[in-house]
Amino acid sequence: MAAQKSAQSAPSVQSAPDSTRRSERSRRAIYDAALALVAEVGYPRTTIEGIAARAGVGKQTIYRWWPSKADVLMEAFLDLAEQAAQEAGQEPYVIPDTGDLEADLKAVLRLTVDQLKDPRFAAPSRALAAEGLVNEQLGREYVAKLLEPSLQLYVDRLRSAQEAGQVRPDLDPRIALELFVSPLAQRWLQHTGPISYEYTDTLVDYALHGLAPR
Amino acid sequence: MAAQKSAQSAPSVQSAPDSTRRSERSRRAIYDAALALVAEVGYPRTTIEGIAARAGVGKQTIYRWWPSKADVLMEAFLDLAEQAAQEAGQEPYVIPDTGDLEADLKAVLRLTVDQLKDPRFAAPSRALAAEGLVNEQLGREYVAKLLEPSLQLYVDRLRSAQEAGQVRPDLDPRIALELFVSPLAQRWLQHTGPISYEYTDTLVDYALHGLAPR
Amino acid sequence: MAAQKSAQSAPSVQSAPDSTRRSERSRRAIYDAALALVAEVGYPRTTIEGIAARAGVGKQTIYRWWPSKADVLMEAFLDLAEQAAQEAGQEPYVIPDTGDLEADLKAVLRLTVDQLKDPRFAAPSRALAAEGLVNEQLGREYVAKLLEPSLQLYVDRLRSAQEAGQVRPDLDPRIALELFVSPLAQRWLQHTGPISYEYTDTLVDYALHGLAPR
Amino acid sequence: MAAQKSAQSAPSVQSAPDSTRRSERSRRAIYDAALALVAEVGYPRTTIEGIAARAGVGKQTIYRWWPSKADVLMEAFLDLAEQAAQEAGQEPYVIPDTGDLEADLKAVLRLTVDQLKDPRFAAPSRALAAEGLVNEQLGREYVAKLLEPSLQLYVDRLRSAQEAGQVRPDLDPRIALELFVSPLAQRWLQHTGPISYEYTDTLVDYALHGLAPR
DNA sequence: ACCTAAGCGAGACGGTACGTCCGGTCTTCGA
DNA sequence: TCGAAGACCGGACGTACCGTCTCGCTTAGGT
Repeated sequence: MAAQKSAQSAPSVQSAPDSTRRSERSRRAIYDAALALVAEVGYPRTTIEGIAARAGVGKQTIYRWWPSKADVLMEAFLDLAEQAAQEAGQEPYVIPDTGDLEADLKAVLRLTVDQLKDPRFAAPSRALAAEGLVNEQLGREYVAKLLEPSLQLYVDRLRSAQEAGQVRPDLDPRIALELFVSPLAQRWLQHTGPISYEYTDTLVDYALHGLAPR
Repeated sequence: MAAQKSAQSAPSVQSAPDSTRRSERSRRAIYDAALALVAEVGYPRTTIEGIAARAGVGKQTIYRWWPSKADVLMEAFLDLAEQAAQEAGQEPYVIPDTGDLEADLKAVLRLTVDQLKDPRFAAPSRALAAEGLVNEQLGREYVAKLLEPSLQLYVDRLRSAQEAGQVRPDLDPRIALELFVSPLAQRWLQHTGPISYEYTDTLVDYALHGLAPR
Repeated sequence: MAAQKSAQSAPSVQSAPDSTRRSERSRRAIYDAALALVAEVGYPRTTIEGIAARAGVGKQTIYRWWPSKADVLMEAFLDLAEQAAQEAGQEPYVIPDTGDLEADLKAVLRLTVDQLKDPRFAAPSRALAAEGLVNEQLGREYVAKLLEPSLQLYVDRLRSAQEAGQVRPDLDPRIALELFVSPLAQRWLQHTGPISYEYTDTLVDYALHGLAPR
Repeated sequence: MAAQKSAQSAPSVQSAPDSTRRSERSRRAIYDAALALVAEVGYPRTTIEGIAARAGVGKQTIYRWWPSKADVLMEAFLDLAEQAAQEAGQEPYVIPDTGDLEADLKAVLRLTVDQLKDPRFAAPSRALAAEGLVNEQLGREYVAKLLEPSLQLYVDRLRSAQEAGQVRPDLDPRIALELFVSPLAQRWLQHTGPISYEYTDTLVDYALHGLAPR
């Protein structure tokens, strides 16, 4: 008779925040501040306090929704990627399938080169990768949310080529794609060498036709 | 034979400490403490204060000789590698040249797999790589001191194979080696896939003979 | 007789809440929670959030009706005192007037001693006194609502004694009462000494007959 | 043989700071800042961060040496009192003994009135008293270090008067002094009435000769 | 008997201060 | 004169509350 709570479906482990009441305004401001700071002062000198101050937000608002600086940046970056995709209108991030595997791979890798050189993406992406090396949990998230979806596109394209008889029938596409993707990734991440269209073209050439003489 | 620092006549800039009076005891203790801590609690939670305390050393003794946590770990790791090499006696970590390029590459990559799985090396090495992504200066040092020497061995072996007509005459060895080295590196660093002898064997196979059908 | 607020025609400043629709239930719960918390964890660790949570009440419900933690406690305490008075039925807390001033004062001070030792009253009362020292506005309210009414009773009794020729004709009763009331108050508030019937009896003795030999 | 710590005389519960290496400079700056802030913004709005900032000191330097804000202020105030005593050259804080008890008490109480009205002393002293009401441990310290020494002077003076036959032979001086000291204290602390020479003179008069007619 | 406007529980929000940890510098003392 | 010890200033950490602000949801009165 008195106020009776029908707590039926309310497991609510421990004061989980109510995401329906979350401030969209604050979230956007935090994303923007996080990305801006990482770009300006680098990841290690980006602090939660700094993000909060720049976003005009209380620190608790960050701690309420994210467990760590790395997770903030991860979501911010995912959001950025999503936005960029939407801005680009149609979906540009698919590997073309003109029937000519070599040309298609070279084309998409040239696009990737452009993207890796875009400073908007470079700083946060490298920061996340770095943190992911050392923070296993974040690393797996990075791989699952950012890396694997892209790699899957290569798998698909290679399978299509396989059906068309353009690559070995026994090929493992998940390994095969690493022959041209991993070198580019390593050069970019570890500064082990310059990145250019010529370089990626060469990678595709070597990978498809092999290092041995024909 | 190895880089030998003639520290005698290197006063360096500003109030250089007199390295002739440096305590060998302290240096060893600091190396050991740094490696142990990185292995135990991970790189981010390894602190200079912690290293100093564990090594039974004043903080200043660390700051006097190294500019940063990363540099301590870098030297500690280089020292570890050197020690390991000496312990192993000969086996000077070169790539065998039996005349069969494919067999030689598979063999050396299998050794690399073993090394990457050695927990003594894994933690500090990954930590240094991570820090190197974000700290450009350290990154270059990491590449120059740890990565490039190894890669150069592949360059040499590939050139030898080139002279023997086992690889394309126009091949750029510095790029070619990345086809099998970078995939392994990426899987290890970013946990993007499992590492095994079978995997590296496959990499060498694909790289040498190409993805396209013969 | 007591201060009766004719709240009807008092729109007061800025968005005054409509006190006719106030929840009696919440008020009681807040009083209880406030007194309980002060008794359990002490005044400084009693928080508005804590009171609200314990009372099962929104924070805003507290802020709507009280300007500060101290005011909540003040009202809660006044309510407690009022309730206690009503429970006690009559015994309207006046000083007896048997004609024997010394006996009457000793009797009423013994009652006061009992009251000061009642733990229900001690914690909140001391807390309010403390806050009053530092918060001038609250201090005046504390004095006006809690202290002065009691002191006035002594003034009245002393005047009656004056008319009966039992105290000096030129006596200022407002000062005179302090000779036995203030020492007791100070011992209680500042723990400067033990409190007992013997002590208050002595105070009355000294105050009435003086320290000097007769 | 190896580094063997002769921990003989090193009980050292838990990383107790080494007070011989304490910075006198910092201590002074902290005292000054604490007193200034209490005077300017009041005790509740005086924060440890504020003190540290104003003193140009790291927060840790405060936490290293004092357990709480109240303790900082306590020491600062004791230091101030000590300094004031030294500045005054000879020791002024003794109750004169001219043989005329009444005159001596009136004189020293007038001095006390002056002191209570000195704003340098008033703010911190009242703040400490308030905190002491609620924080039992601090309260005892306040009483022991600030109050009791002064009260002891009255005890001594009263005993001297007792030997001279100017007060009752059976008098308990510790209680007797409260007849004129406590009223003054209460008026000052709780704003229960004005403070003046006339008032303290009256108190002494009443206390010595009693409220009853002679 | 409905309608509407308030009080209500809840709790997210921008803030401030907390007390702790560590970075990098500086000072003291013993070997 | 180096090294251990550790105090120092500074600044970020993650937490606790402040007082304000929205959200539905009761819950009166007024019509």
